[in-house]
Amino acid sequence: MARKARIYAAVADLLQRGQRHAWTLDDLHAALAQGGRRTDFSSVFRATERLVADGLAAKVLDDDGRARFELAGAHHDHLHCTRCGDLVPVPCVIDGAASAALEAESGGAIGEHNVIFSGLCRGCRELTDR
Amino acid sequence: MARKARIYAAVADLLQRGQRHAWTLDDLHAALAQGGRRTDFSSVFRATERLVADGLAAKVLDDDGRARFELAGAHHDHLHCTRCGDLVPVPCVIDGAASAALEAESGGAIGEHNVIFSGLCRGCRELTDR
DNA sequence: CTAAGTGCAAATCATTTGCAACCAG
DNA sequence: CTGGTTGCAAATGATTTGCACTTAG
Repeated sequence: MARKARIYAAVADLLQRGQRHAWTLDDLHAALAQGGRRTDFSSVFRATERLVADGLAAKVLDDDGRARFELAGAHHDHLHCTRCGDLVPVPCVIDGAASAALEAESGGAIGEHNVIFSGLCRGCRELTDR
Repeated sequence: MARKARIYAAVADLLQRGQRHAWTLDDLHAALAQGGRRTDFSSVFRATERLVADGLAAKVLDDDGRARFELAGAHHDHLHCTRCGDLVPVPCVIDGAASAALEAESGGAIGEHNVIFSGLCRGCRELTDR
């Protein structure tokens, strides 16, 4: 991993800092601009593309039509907050037994899964609850 | 539900016949063309839009970037076959207890969920298994 | 120098929307 | 007639790609 790729490194750094869990290309682009690094969507796009290929990041397809990128790591699922739009991580609720049961029932072969709950994140829930 | 909307009725009919479980706009458009009904994407789009609004159809966001439409009915999740691309229904594995546990752990409020497994559907698995 | 990395502009893809022509009631 | 439907074309929104220009090594 040569240190040449400025954008690549900058994006990796953003993901690592974890100021936010899942980033859209927009989020990343904006954060880079914030940090004084003027750049282009295509560059950010290619950086995330390589990060994913290198196994450092994961791409999550949210149901609002925009992809999010997060640091690769332990598997977990997500909660899409319908109020603030954030995609927050939640522990995975699908265990091997469930997959096995589904394989048996469906006759298919099941690998990955992508689970997106929709609701309110902790912060927004507290705002609403009151 | 007036009988005026030709496309609307034609699309509803396709969904009802269940020749396929989940249809992309492309699928529907192509099937209509097959059936001799020349039409436009926008019309198919508006038909599905209304079917969903009328509660007759459900829109499912697959992770290949295209939305699928299916007959509204009992809740279930899906398996995206990575070989044939089909989105087949599988029973839901997330029960109330799981949701409740997640709410407790995350501090959020959880409503719906969208689960897409990826793997092979029965047919493709059999082709591969051998 | 030399290829990898960038920025800008243009191309895709999958919808969505504006509008004028159409058609069932 | 008349308003709900359609088809066609153009607009969107989010990527993706083509290319010439930079720049680190």
